[in-house]
Amino acid sequence: MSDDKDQDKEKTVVMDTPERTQITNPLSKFEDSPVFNYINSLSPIKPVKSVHFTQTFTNISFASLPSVFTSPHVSSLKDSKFLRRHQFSDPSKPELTSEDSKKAETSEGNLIAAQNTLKQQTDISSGNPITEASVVPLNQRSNLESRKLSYEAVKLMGPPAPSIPFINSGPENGSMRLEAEIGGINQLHHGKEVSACDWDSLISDASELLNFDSPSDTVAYKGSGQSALDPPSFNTSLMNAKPQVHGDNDNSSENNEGLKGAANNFEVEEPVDADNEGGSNLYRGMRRRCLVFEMTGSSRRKHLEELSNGSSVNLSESNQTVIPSDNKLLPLRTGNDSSKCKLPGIGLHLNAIASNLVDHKVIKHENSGSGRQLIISPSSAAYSSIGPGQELITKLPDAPSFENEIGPPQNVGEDASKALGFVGNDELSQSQTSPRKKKRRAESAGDTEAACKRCNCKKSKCLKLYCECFAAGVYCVEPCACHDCFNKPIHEDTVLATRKQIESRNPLAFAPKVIKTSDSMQEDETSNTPASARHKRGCNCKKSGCLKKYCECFQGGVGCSINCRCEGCKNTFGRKDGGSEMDPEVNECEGNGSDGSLQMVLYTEAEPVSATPATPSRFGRQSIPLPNSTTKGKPPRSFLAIGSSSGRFGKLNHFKGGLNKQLQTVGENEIPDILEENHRSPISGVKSCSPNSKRVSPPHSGMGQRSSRKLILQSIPSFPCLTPNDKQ
DNA sequence: GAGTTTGAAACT
DNA sequence: CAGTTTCAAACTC
Repeated sequence: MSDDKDQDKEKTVVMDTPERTQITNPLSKFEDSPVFNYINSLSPIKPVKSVHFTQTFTNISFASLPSVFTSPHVSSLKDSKFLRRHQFSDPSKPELTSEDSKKAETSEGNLIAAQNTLKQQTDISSGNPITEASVVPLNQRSNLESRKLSYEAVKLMGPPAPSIPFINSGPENGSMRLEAEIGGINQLHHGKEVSACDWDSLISDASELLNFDSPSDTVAYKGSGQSALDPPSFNTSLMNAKPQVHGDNDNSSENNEGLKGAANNFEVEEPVDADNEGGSNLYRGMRRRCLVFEMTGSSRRKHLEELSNGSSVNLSESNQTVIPSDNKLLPLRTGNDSSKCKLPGIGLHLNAIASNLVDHKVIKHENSGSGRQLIISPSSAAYSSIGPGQELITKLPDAPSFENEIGPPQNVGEDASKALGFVGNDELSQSQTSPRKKKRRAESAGDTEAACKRCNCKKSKCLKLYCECFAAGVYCVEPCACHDCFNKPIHEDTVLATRKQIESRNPLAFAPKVIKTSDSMQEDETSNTPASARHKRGCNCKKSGCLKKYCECFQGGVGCSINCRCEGCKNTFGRKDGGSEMDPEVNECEGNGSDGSLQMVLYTEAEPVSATPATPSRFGRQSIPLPNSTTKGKPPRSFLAIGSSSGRFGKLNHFKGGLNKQLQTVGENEIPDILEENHRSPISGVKSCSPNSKRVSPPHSGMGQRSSRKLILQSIPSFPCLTPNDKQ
C-alpha cells in the first residue's frame, strides 16, 4: 500500500514540476524533492538516482529515426490504415504482442514496490519508444508502416527493427502510455487485457518519468537541429535508471516497441474514440466531422480537462509542460472527439486540409499552449500519419489531437495536423447536424474551415484525383453526391489498388499540395500565415489570374511561387513575381525562379498535417488505408532508399538519420515534397544544409531575396546518417 | 438548378 | 515532354 501511495506522490510531484525545460536531470530533481525523500523513508526500496548515459542507446534510437523517413506520405497513409485496424483490434486486444505479454508478465511478477523500477524498465522497453515517439513520431510511424507493409524499410533503417512482428502490440503500448499519462483513464477500453491494470500503473509512472524527458526534447527541437540527438540521450537516461532488468528480451523488443509506442501515440486516440462514441470504428471513419474547430479546440480541451481532472495528470498542466506524449494523449483522451481527430488528421492527405489549415491556424494557436513541436504528424503529417496518412486517420491522429492542445505551431506538420484535427471536429459536428452540402456551407461559412470534403463525381467513380475525397485520402461519405462511387470502405481493395496505381505514376499524388516554408517555422504562430506556405507544384492558371479557386494556390490560401506557371498572376496571397499583397514573404517566391529556396515544410493541409500534416476531410472521415504504396512511388525512394538516390536524396538520407524533430514535425509528406521540388528546382533541391543545420544559402541566382528564408532541411545534413548503415 | 468556365488530372 | 481529352470543381446566371 505504502508503495502505491508513494507512487502517487511521485506522480503528483512529477505533475507539479512545471519546469520541463530543466531536462538535465528531472529525475535527480525529483529525487531531491522532500516528498521523494519522505517516500523513500517509507519504502523499503531505496531509490537509485538515475544516471544519464547518453550514449548507450543512441545508436538504437537513431536507427529508429531513419525509419521515419522511409516514406513520408506513404507512411502517413499506412499509419492511418494502421490506426484503423488498430481500432478494430483494440477492443479484443488480440494484438498484444508477445512482447507485450512478456512485459505484462514481468510487470505482474514484480512486486509493487518494484513497480518504479519496473516502470523504468517498461520505459526502457516500451517507454523509450514512447519518448522517442513523442520526440519523433514520424519514426514510429515509419516503423509501423514498415512493419506492416514491408520490413525492408526497417532493415534499411537499422538494426533495431528485427523484431517487429507485432504491429498491434505497438498500438496497445501506446495506448497504455497515453492512458497512463492521462491519469487514470486507463479504462478507456484499450483492452489492456490481462495485465492491463498493472501496465497502466506502470506505464503511468513511466510516462511521468518520460515527461521529464519530453521537455528536454522540446527544448532540443527549439534549439537546433541537434535536437535529434536529444531524444536518445533521455532515453538512455531512462535506460540507466533501470538497467537491465529485462535483459535480452527487452532489447529486441524495445526497438520495436519504441516504434510501436510512437505508433501508439497516434493510434491510441482511435480506441478512445471508439469507446466514447461507442460506435464502430468504421462508422466513425465514415462519418464526417464538420465541427467548427474553434469549438472543438476549446471545448475539447475543456472536455479533456474535465475528464482528466480526476486523472492524475492535468491536461492543462501537461500542456504547460508540453510533454509530447501528453499532448498526444490529451487529444486522444479527450475524447472521443479527440480520437477522431487524431486519426484522421494523421492521414495522408493533408492536401485538402491545407487550405483549411491556413485559416485555422490562428485559432489553433490560441488553443495550443506549450507548443510542442512534435510530430505530429506529422505528419505528419502529415504528418501527417499523415498524415503520414492509412486511413488518413493517421493522421495524424496524433497531430490533430495534440496539436489542438499543444498548439505551438512551430512545426508545419503540427499546424496541419491541428488543422486537420479541427476539421475533423468540424466534420463531426456537421455530420451530426447537417450532413449534406457541408461543403458549400463550409465554404460559405468561412472559407476553408469546412474542409469537409464532398465530391460530386459522375464518371470517375471517385477513384481518380478528380475526386476531392479520393485525392484527400478519405472515403466518400453521405454528403457526397457522387455516382457509382467506389471510394468506400466496401471497395477498399479497389481503392487501394487505384491509389497504388496513381502513386506509381506520381508518388506525390497524394502528398499535401501546400507546403510551408521554413520561415514559418521560426515564427511559430506567425509562420502559419499563408504566406509562409506554397503550393508544392504550383499552379498553371491562365485566365483566373490566380484569384479564384480554380487556382490551387489561391484555393490553398498560399501565394504563387516560382514553381507556378501561371499567367497574369494576381494571387492575393502572394504573386509569383514576388508581389504579394498578403504576405511580404510571398515575395520570396518571386517567380523568377529564385524561389527555390522555399523550404518546404509540410503544410499539411490542411496539412497535417495531418498529417501531417492534413485535409479536413481526413479527420472526420475514415481515411483510406494506404497501400504499400510507400514503396512504390518515387517519393518513397527518397525516403526508403537511403542510399540509392542521387545527391539530393543522399542528403535526405543524412537528413533522415539526423533528422531532427523539426523534420518530424514537418510531416512525412514533406520530405517527398521537398525532394520533388528539389528536382524541379535544382536550387531548392539542394537546400543547402549546413551540417550545423544552419541554413546555407543556395547557390541560386535569385538567392538574394530569399536569403531571408530558412530551409528546413538545413539541419539535416549536419548529422550523419543515424541509421546504422548510414552512419559514417 | 442549369449551364459555363476553368484548370488539374489523365491520356495519347 | 507536349498536346489533347476528360473530369469535376468553381463560377455565373
